[in-house]
Amino acid sequence: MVERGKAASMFQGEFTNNMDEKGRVNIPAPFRDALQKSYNEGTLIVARDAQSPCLRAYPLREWNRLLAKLGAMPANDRVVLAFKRAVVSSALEYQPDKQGRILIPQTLRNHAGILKSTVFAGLNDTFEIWDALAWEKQLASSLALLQDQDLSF
Amino acid sequence: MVERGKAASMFQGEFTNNMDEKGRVNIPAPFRDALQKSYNEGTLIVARDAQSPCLRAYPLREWNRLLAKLGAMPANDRVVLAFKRAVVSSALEYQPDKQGRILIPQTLRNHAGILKSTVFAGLNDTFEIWDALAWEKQLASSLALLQDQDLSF
DNA sequence: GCGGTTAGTGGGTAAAAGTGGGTAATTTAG
DNA sequence: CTAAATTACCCACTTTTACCCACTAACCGC
Repeated sequence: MVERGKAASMFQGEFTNNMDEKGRVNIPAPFRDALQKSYNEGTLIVARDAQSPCLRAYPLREWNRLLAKLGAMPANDRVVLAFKRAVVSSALEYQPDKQGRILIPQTLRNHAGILKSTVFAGLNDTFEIWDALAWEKQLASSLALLQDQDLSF
Repeated sequence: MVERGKAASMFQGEFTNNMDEKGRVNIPAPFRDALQKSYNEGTLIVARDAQSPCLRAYPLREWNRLLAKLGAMPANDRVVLAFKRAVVSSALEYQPDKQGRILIPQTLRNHAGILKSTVFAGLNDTFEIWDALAWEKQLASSLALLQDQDLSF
């Protein structure tokens, strides 16, 4: 079993790719496969994450579920409005090119502080896109948080 | 390599294998057998352990149970998110083949501090993967902890 | 111990993933 | 409406990984 490990049915695994000078990054092949296999789509929504300095990528189906939930909430609630402004307004729809890359605009890059080395982290039904350095830091603090936890799973 | 036992029904025993320069390590044969016999699968998920500097390997069935539990919890809970970022994002799926090896990427190697000599420790329904030196230390402290304990089993 | 058999290790080579860059098409600005 | 800028698309190159083979070491029955 000399394989690197394909990401399973959904988004799993951590991959680092470089953004080139044009602002393009390669979506890791396992994630592209997962999109096809589990969702039968090629479409990807990328938007600001609401609570962390990273981007979040959704298969169309997951994105629509999120929108549906939002729609069911009072439209002028302060939090809902803030979420729409921060997240929904930033959402872009991608169809990765033949090389599997997407072009991330400057505004989104800024939010995640992405310079060049970019981490893709699978969280099962979505995946996150981080600047490599920022990812390392948050990973360390995630592990620290878990350390004191009485995990029931 | 340490002693080779008979294939136990589940994951049991401690085995030491060497990682080669390409980053490949052999999964001990008894564990591969156990996967087949007890789970009727060939699929193995390897991920960071949440609380110790080691990796944890799950049969697909066990991994899915974990994901199911996770899915039932509030997705934005801090601990749940941290767990997803630390563990789920690191999960890789491996399909056994003739040689029985897996390629462990650098990020996972780092988390477990694996250099070359690698210990596989069976914990019944999962098994752990340690750097040999780290394993010895944790073993000593596990035994020390048990020393003062009033064991009810 | 002795040979047969299975587990573990090392390495070469197709193939696939990732990267860089040029040109055509599209959009934006003047 | 035209020119500049941006984006999409395509091709070629580099690096990494998967797969295969062969070799060595350990185990098992005799």
